[in-house]
Amino acid sequence: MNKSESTATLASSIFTTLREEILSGVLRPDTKINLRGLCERFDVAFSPVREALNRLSSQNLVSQTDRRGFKVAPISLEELSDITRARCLTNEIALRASIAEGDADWEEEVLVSFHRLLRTPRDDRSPGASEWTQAHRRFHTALLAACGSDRLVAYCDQLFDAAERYRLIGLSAGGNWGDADSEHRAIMQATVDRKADEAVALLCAHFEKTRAQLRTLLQPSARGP
Amino acid sequence: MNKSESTATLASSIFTTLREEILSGVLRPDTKINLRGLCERFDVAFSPVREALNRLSSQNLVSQTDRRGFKVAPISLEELSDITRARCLTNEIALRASIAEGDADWEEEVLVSFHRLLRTPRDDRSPGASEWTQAHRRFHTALLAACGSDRLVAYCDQLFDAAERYRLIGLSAGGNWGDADSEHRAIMQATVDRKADEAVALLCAHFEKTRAQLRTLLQPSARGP
DNA sequence: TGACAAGAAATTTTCGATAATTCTTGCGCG
DNA sequence: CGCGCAAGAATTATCGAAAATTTCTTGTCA
Repeated sequence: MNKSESTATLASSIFTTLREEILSGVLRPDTKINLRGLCERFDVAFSPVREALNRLSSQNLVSQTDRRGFKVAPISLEELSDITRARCLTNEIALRASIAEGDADWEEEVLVSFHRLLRTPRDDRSPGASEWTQAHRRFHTALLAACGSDRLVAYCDQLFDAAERYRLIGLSAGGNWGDADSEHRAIMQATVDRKADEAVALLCAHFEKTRAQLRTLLQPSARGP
Repeated sequence: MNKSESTATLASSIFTTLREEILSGVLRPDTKINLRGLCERFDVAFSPVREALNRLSSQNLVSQTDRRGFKVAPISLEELSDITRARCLTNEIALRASIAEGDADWEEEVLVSFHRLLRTPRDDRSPGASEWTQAHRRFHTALLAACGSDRLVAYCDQLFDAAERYRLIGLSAGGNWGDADSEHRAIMQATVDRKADEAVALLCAHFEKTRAQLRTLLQPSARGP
């Protein structure tokens, strides 16, 4: 909420706002986006809105078709399965590489980010940008940080976002998310113990959980009015 | 060259043009991009150019800083190493998954795309969009197509582009690229024979080659005037 | 009834100009 | 001689309207 206001450009702050609203489901999936509507809402001209939407489409949060405008990216069980699969595959290999090559600094950051995550209260009122989500992201990033490719870590981060969107949608539909803490602890422990197979199995199970939770909710192919 | 002109939007066709120029090195890395210059060159206003640049920045081909404009993404040995590493890791896991789960259709496409690649002449005059690059991309995509996540395949495709940029730059600097054909054949053969370890090793070696070629060229940290 | 075309309305894309910000240059001062 | 600073130049971000295109509506004809 800091740089959205001060030196940032209008397009940037609109981007941030819209991003949170899409992630948290305030903007319903598969909904057409009305340029004029957004312009009036933010009280700006087309340019900055357009720019923000362009950036969002690069993160697959909105889809764009030439001369036919933008729409909020749809959700589906198929896509969630695809995302989950991609997460399992990429996180597996990145985690293995990290465990194999990570040094003391890496291990320390894993520990630190885990404890931060424990201490962060789970405030899901402003979902998209909650403290907890931030801490959650940091933990998952820390696990992979020593894999040897910043690009790969960045990609896993993108997948985290994609999954987070589903998680938040499930949450607002009344899903319960048990105690992620103990799962995170187990993952953390196996990782610093350098038990690669175990850590990978736990991590993938952690990802699968989101998918399982949303399975029933998304079954009828998710049609909103 | 087809849809760049007809139904596409101005922004889209400028995007395509600029993309090719960046990939092929016509637009020098780490160069500041002058909005007005581009506007005059394409004879359009700011909006479409800005939009094109926004889309390019989502592919990491240009970098953007608020109120400070755009510049062509720099190149460096470090980044190439990062990309190569990411490619090896992601392609390894995706190829293993494909080999484990691919069906007859997948196998067929691997074969077909390989033969197309053989038959395509290596015309590097219009580098960014050459037939050969297209065929090359298709082959590498086919290898991974059965991994179970379209998203992951799409990401590998992005990495392909990132690496292609370096390849083309190396090419224009007088690099020679031996016979990739025989490498591709070996990869193809090992893949359809379902020899995962061998296929992965060959594929990673294939990626490493680009990096090795450019090592010397990029050593002095690539400063252009 | 249903397909289809013409025109109207709404929307997206692009334009040209303005406001806001950053970069540059040159001057004075320590 | 170098450093900070202010005025001017250059550049980016945003605006509001015009042009181009798609979508919706309605009326006609088989």
